[in-house]
Amino acid sequence: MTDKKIMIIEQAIKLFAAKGYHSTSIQEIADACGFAKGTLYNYFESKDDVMLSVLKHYSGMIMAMVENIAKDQSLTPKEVFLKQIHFQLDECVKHRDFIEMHIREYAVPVNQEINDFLYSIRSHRIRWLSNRFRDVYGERIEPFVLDLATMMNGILREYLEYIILDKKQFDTLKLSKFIIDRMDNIVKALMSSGEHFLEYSDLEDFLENR
Amino acid sequence: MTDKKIMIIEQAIKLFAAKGYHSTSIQEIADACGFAKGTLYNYFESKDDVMLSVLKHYSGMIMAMVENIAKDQSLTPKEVFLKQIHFQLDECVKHRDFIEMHIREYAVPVNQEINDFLYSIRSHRIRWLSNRFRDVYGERIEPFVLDLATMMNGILREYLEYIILDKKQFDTLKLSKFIIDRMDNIVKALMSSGEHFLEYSDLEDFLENR
Amino acid sequence: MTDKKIMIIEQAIKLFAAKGYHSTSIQEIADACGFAKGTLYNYFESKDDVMLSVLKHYSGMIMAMVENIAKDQSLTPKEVFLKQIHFQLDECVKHRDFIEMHIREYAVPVNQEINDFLYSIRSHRIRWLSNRFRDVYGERIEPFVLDLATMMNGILREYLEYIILDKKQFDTLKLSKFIIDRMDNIVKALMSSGEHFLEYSDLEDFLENR
Amino acid sequence: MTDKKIMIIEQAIKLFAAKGYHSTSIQEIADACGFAKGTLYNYFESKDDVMLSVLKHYSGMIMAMVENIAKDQSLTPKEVFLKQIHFQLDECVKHRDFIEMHIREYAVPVNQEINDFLYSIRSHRIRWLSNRFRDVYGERIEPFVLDLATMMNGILREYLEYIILDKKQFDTLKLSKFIIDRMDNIVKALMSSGEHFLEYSDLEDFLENR
DNA sequence: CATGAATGAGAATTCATTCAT
DNA sequence: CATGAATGAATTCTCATTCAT
Repeated sequence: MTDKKIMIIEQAIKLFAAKGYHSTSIQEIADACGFAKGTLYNYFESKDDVMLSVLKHYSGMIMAMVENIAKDQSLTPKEVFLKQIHFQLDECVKHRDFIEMHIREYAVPVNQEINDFLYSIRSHRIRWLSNRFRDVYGERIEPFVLDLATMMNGILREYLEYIILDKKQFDTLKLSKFIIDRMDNIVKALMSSGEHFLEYSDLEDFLENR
Repeated sequence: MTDKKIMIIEQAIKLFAAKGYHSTSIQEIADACGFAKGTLYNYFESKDDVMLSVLKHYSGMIMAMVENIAKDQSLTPKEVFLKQIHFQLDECVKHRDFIEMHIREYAVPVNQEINDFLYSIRSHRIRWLSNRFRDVYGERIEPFVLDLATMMNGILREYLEYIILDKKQFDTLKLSKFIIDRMDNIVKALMSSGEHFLEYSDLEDFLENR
Repeated sequence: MTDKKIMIIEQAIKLFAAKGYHSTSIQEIADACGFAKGTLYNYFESKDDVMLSVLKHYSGMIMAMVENIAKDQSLTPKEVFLKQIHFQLDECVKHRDFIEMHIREYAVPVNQEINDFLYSIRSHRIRWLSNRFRDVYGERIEPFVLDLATMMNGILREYLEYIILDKKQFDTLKLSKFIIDRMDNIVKALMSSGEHFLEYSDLEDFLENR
Repeated sequence: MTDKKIMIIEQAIKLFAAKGYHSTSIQEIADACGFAKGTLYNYFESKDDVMLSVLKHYSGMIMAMVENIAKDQSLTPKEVFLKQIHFQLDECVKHRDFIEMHIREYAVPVNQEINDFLYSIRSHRIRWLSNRFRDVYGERIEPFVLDLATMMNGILREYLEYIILDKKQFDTLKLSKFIIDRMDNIVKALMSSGEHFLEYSDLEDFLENR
């Protein structure tokens, strides 16, 4: 990927985050990059393509970073989990623009390809969280894994909105711990009651996806 | 409010839900209603005004219905809470379009008035959930109320997305119970540890907002 | 002419004067009159028709008033002339709206009928001024009459613009005297030199007109 | 200023002159230029901007030309004045469209910036004529200068209307001489009587205006 | 590769006019 | 006569995309 392509993606994200996709014009992106509108079309096929590339670039970047931590040695699975969540929150703060854009444009239908990609991110995230729970709690957690991943995802998003939309400055390590502890409360209770809500069959198509 | 106004709001919501605000034209709304473009302007000042009216209409409707349940007699606070959450989920399913639109356009900047209104809905919701926790658990819950409301809101949203975006058909009563029980797990744990994350000062400006 | 018709004309003139013909909507005229838009169409065929009626109403009114003074007795022709000009200036101030509209919309093409009418007013005015010069100075003035009427008309319009557009408050009697004296200066000089510029043939078509 | 911009101004002026500002659409201007509507917006921000540019272009052009004559040598002030008036009348005939538009749209409210500019043209013109009288007649003329400029402006406008609106073909040199002689008649009379109508205080705000 | 002028398909909005009640 | 909802043509303006230089 050329420098120019990256530059476009980075400027586009800022503008999409600040004003929303539809209210940002190609001209503005080009201006922000400091070159002509036509140039942009040498690197991207269309405005939609810019959006898609933005999504792929950032989610790819964040996913890759998260994977790397997992490879860390000597830590217990729970310590790894904590570190990953903490790291993710920090990354979200660091790439506030991307997350803000993500919140703003979440599921705003642009075109099918973008929709599919957003869908796959959501799905990937639930699968990733499920795997973390498996790592930490082992096989016994299996029946509860979908509910746990779902709840944790919702909780994380909700706190993130304070950070991103309301510009709150939180201690992300403390927050990560707090959330993981709450999940632990739930895990304990679920294991003793055996209760769960989501069935694999419910999310079959959702999780299989890409 | 005239029949026509309501018709416009109902057609608009469907289209906003399906295609997003910016991708829906006034012409399409008018076509869906079966009358001319100009007619729409006899009832609404602008496209933004349609959007704002949609938001006010539905959120007003849902809020009003929820309040009515509270007035129910002879139920324990926890039963009331359950009934309200159950009812809300059902309403969300019934007004799937509105919620879908809400998810899609959440925080997409349209104009200041609309943004302010969306903000006030979010704020109202956290305050409402906080009050429910107070009703159910009494004064001792106070220090944990903001975290509880925040987490529960996130969890509800996440399950709702399955229902709305992925068209899952869930047993909403069972889901309500499941979620309230999970919150109960957390409440117990928090009370014994005394731990909490959010401080009132963190959300001061957010909650004060009308 | 019914009361309603006159009311419409009077309200229309105010709005045309303040905002111009094109920037005034039928709705605004109806609002100013205090009745519904449709009602207006029971009295006038179209917006253009309102404009035309406004022109006819006021110019008819002013012309009629001026003629009446002429019938006054015992005054020398020059005294009559002075009185008429003075009266006209006062009327213009009194019907400031009409004159302002006239200045604003002067020759703005709306439709052929209106254009023709504006043309006939202009023509009528030059003929009327010519006749006044004939009254005052007798036959010898004939060769200079068109130039005198033209110049005097221009001078009057120019001072009127200060009064109307710039809201100057002038002593209209003093101004009338001043202008008539200036014309007198010119008459004296023209008579002694015999010089003139306009020929009847120049304005033939213009003056014949209605 | 690019060729295209000038082309647009020239076509716009023709249409504004023929049909008036409000009755001329952007589409028509673009058609007259032979290119697409959108192209026009690459050169002008809005329709109002076209109008303002038309005014600035022509009045700037005419003012500049007039100033150049003043710089001529060896002529008496009165000869210079005559030449300037003659030249102006000729220019007006040459740019008949501009003058016609000017007459038509004179004081029709479009937007504040345009109104201010029209006002400043009017003011500039009275000041310019005042200065010519000062040049020709010297200090003694001072008390009469505002009345002279006002009257002469009115007279010029009135004859110009014959030329422009009624398409009369006049000998502009002869007309200029005739008018200047008439002003001379008035000057003589005013100087001997000492009479005048306008005071500086009357037009203070009008003349100060840029 | 870079440019930016040209395009033209929409978009929102206005408003004179009609007409059923 | 009075009403005002309905109409839809017309208008201004935007902007993604193309393409000749």
